[in-house]
Amino acid sequence: MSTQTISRVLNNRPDVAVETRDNVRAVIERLGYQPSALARSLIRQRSQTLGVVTAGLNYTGPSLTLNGITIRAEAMGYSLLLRELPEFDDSLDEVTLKALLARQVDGIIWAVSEVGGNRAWIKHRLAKVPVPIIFLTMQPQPDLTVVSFDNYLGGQLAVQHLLDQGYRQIGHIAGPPAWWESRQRKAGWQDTLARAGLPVQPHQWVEGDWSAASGEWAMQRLLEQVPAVEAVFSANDQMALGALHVLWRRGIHVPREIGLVGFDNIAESVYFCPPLTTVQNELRTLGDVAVKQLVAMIESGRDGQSKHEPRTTLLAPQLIVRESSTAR
Amino acid sequence: MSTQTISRVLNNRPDVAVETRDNVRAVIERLGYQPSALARSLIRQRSQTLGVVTAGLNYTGPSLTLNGITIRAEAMGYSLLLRELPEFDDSLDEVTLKALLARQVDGIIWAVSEVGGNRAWIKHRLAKVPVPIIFLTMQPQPDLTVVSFDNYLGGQLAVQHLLDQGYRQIGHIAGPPAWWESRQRKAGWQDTLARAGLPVQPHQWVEGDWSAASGEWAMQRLLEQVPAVEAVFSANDQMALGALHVLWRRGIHVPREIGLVGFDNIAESVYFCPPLTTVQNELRTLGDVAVKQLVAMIESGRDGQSKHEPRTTLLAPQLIVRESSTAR
DNA sequence: CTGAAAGCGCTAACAC
DNA sequence: GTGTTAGCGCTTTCAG
Repeated sequence: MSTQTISRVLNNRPDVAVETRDNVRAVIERLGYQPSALARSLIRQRSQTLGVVTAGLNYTGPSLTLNGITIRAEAMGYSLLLRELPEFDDSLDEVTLKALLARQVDGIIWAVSEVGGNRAWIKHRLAKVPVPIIFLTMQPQPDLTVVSFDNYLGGQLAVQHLLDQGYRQIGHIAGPPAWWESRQRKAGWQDTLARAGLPVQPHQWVEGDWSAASGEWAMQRLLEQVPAVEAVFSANDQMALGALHVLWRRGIHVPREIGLVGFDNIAESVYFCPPLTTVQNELRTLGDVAVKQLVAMIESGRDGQSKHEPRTTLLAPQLIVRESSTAR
Repeated sequence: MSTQTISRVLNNRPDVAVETRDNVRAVIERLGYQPSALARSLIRQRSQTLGVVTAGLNYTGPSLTLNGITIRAEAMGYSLLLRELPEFDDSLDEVTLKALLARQVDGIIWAVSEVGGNRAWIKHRLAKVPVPIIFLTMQPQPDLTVVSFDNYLGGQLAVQHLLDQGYRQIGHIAGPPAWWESRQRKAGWQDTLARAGLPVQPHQWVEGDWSAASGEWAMQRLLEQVPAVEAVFSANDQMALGALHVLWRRGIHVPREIGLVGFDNIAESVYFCPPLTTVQNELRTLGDVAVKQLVAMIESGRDGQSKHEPRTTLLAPQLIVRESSTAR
């Protein structure tokens, strides 16, 4: 009874006598024997493991995406090696990449939002990465595989909806301009207004930092800068919550006096006072799609030498209409 | 120039000639050589990897805990192998455990809340697990290493605060009774009232499922069952939000007519209308402590044979007082 | 159908 | 200081 036979049984090879097989299985069961995935990875030169790089797990967005990733990865038989960057900058990219590659991951999901210059490393480094990488939430680039939401469309949906409801003076609470997502949402707002023949003045928008506190502050400024403001499109739900709070304190009725639309559709937004109209990005789907595509890249790289052409996937957001913008 | 010398350089052994060392380093740099952590793990019989088992990453609690875990693990030089259970039951425990052990993790953090009988496997299985395990968020047991919050104390803090504010008829919106945390919080509520000489009737509490929707429904029932209710302690902030929503719809003033205290201190709760008094569990600290303790167990197991006695850590929650329960 | 030999990439133990 | 030998636990290849 050589180790060979046992290996064959473990891998369900057909060329083992039924009797031998049952025998081996019985012993394995009795001893509680566990084959070492490590040794297997070493010789097979593949680990059945995906590297996941994320940041800001304390926020709902990244953790929902991760949620989608774990579910799909498990279903496809891949383990996950997780790294969380402490910041959204690029100071740890090289270390992180090395750590993952050293553990022989079969592919990498870079699930960190594009912020500032944190994608700069790609140009110099990517060619030397020996496994497929998929990038989430960034400006599509011809030579990269990217999965992102169409945040520009999201901004359009939000503003068009407000216009349809009869609001005209529509302000914007933006996210930090270093974030690609912020810029897209803001552009959607701006262009939709322009297309409706409503010129956009610089004082019509205020910059926040995604937090509810910043939304509060931004709403106050907006009220000062544009006393005639009729509606506000906030780049996320947290800031919308802060805005709602200001309006509530001041006794300004939403949606009658001011309409409000958020972005993200966080679980709580249904129960805001009043319930918040918002734009939904299906973040779990994002994670799901990312894993599926990455695995496809990995497997195609194995079979043929077909390098799997880089491909951009743009997921469409969805408008969720609630009380904060209707019944005008 | 043998592989040995290179190994020595990589591991910063002192017994290498300076010249050789620089030489090797230069070549490594030039070739972009990456040592294989896999092969290293195989021979060293340790992987510098922790297994993390979680569930419900789409909720804020588990992802905050994970956030604490990743930060600390990175700081201590450990990688993370992540598994998320699709449910809180125990149907996948065995598979999950095997998957982690096959990859030779040095220790495991079981970060799934105790729900129903999902800890039953421990009795039969734990003895056969060859690495240290630390359990989060469960009823402490003498022979296990557990890190939990004192949810009973949390319930007490909440209710005592309401009593101090002059509220007497205090209802409770509970979490699902299968959850250990729910039962603890409810017991804290019940005992504190009893100790104050206020008998607790069965109709004074309603069961929710942690969601804001269930909180809404529970609040409605509570208003019917106890028309004279003066305050409510909700087992989490989401349900408190749902409750707040009902009160807002009905024009019942919080805190004047009804006081409200939640649990968890989710980021949004500061901006509820009105801001919510709540009990805070420092979940990131939970993850932090878990990693520190687990690594201590791992290292102590390596040095001496001292099996590192099982130890229970109970973290204290903190009351955060806001408008929803004051100014009566 | 089963076994023997070789080797994945690394390091511990022992020469020299 | 440096090289040699052996082996971590598995799978691939090739004999039998």
